Amino acid sequence: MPDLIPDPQRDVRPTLEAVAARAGVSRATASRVVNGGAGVRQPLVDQVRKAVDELGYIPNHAARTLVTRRNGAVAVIIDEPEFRIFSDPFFSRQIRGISRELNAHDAQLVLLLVEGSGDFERVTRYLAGGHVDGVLAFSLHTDDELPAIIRRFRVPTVYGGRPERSAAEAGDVPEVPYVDCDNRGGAREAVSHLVSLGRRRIAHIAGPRDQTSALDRIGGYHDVLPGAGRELMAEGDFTVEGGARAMGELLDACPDLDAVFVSNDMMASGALRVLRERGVRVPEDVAVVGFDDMASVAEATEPPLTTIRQDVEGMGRLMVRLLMERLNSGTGAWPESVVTPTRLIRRASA
Amino acid sequence: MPDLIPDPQRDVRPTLEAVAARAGVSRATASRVVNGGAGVRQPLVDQVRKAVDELGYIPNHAARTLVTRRNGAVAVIIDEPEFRIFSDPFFSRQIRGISRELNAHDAQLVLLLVEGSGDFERVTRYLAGGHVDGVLAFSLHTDDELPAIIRRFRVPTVYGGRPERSAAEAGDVPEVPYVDCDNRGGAREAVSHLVSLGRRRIAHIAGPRDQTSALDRIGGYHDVLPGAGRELMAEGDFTVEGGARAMGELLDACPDLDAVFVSNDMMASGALRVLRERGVRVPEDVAVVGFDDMASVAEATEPPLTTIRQDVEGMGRLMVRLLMERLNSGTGAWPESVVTPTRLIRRASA
DNA sequence: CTGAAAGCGCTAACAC
DNA sequence: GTGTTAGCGCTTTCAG
Repeated sequence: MPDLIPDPQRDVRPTLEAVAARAGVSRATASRVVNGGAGVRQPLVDQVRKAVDELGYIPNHAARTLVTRRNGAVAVIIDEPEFRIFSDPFFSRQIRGISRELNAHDAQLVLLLVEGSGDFERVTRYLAGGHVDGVLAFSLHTDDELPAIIRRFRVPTVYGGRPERSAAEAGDVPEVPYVDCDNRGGAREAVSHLVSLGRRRIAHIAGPRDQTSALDRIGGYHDVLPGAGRELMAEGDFTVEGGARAMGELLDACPDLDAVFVSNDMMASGALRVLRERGVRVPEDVAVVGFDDMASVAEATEPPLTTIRQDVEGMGRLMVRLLMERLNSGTGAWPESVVTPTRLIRRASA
Repeated sequence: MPDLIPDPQRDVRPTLEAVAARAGVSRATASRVVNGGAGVRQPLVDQVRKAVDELGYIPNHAARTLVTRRNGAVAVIIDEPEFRIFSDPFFSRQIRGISRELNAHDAQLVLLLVEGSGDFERVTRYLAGGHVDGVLAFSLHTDDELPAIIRRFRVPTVYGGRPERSAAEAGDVPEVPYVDCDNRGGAREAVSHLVSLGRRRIAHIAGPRDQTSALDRIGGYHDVLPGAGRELMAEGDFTVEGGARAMGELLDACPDLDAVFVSNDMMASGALRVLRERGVRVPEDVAVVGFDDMASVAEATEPPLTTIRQDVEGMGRLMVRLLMERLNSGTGAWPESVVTPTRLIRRASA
């Protein structure tokens, strides 16, 4: 006879009650042991542990959450137009770091991908439902509704990347901490390197102006080259194609440029293609420096790309640590934001 | 006075009880309405709906799970050595599709990244804990422990990519359904295209033999070219570098080759680089066809890559649909596996 | 069709 | 230290 009982395994799972009975203690004691065993005499601890093993007991998460109001889960929210998430290894790495650190804290990663405005309602409902203990949010654009939602529901949050500080946020609400790399410093490093190479006409291909990373990198460029003319600046959208287009514009506007600092590696890869197509030698005629050091991109370009490395995975881990700090500090005090250092990686392009 | 009350918002969330009271009905009726309202008279339905709105009621997931034993969550398990997940846009796209479809089903995506053997214990505990209703698993290698775990705990599962059917699985256990693209057919299409171009010495750069996709693509290559010699075959690891290395070997082993079918776009990109370095013209001297059609790679290569497109996002959605089918069929019957079609995308490389 | 009541499995006061 | 006892918020028989 085939089993008509649905999911037999599932119904057979032992409860704390069973563990307690087997160990000859009360449910309360069993619970204490399962949760660390503080304040329970050693012999009893051992008995309970044994019973747990023998029964293969696994705590029921839902029951625990119901009473503790802790979910043991963190939401990672990524709001990004398709074209970037589809093609940028950046997210994979960041998430890898987050996943690792979350595992270390025994917390689950709930992935929330936001695409259109319609999605915000769903996310709002989810956060409002208190299904997660905290939130890690990425790629905030100036016009995002997310920060407002997060503030409204007071969900403990850490941002990935410095968020645009909106007017609404300027009030009495405590600032949400973020983790970001030193975009401005990294950009300075890149441009200084180009200067030290003797380059005089150094252009910049910037990223979209609604992202603070792009803005900060522009800032670094201007820190080193305060007098750079407008004709030396073009804007891309962080994609390969965008970089190619921007490079074309730049070449048309000032044919005498001898270096380009590109705001990310993807765009740099597009820029290199255009330079090659136009017969411009890299680095002889034009030196190129990127940003990110995405190995899959920077090492694969022709020539390999000199770029600014940021520790994306480390930043992911850091985000989790900050969040956990906040969650575990009974006070609800916010930890400080963290800016991680960058580093110039020399390859052949500059 | 600063609020010492932790998370005030969270403690203020209205319960079903409150909704019922406000609507002047019992908790049971309120529950029925919240869950669809079947078998409740219209006026009462309206009253309850109104109360829900006014109070901003959101069901407590944990409480619901506790009694229904349904989590409304699905785990996505990815077991992959770092080097691939770090650099392959493939996963981002697959996950995007899954996320979309999961949203449509009001289910959450719990991401489980598995790295070493040590991680399996954690994953096992998680699955055994019944924290998710089902599992979507990827990148199964022949030696993975995951299939065994999944079988042991009878977690409803759908695989991404045809799994290697191990001996242990050959028993009475029902086969786990999978979603995969027509790797073999796609490979045939690629090679046939090369043949139709008049190429006579067509080589193949294969992927790692512990992945069925690589195996199936080799199969397709041999379907069209049953007599192809061993010297025409090299193996890479699906990375850019691996593709470059394999291309080098191939060129050394048979300098007269006039075409290469490469098992994925990343490797093809590496192969193209080596061809360029050695002064071999593409497609004049050697025509190249890839597999995957990852836009960020295939469109960025020099020359742009002719390749086989697979609908990665669609496959992700399909996986969710199959899983939901299984979850909602009271019978526990397994749906059939699905193989999706591929398509040749012509660019400049062949 | 609706309400009363019995838990789901666990933790946390509160007694002993 | 350890056990007893209330629930956490919800669904679901079972009466009416």
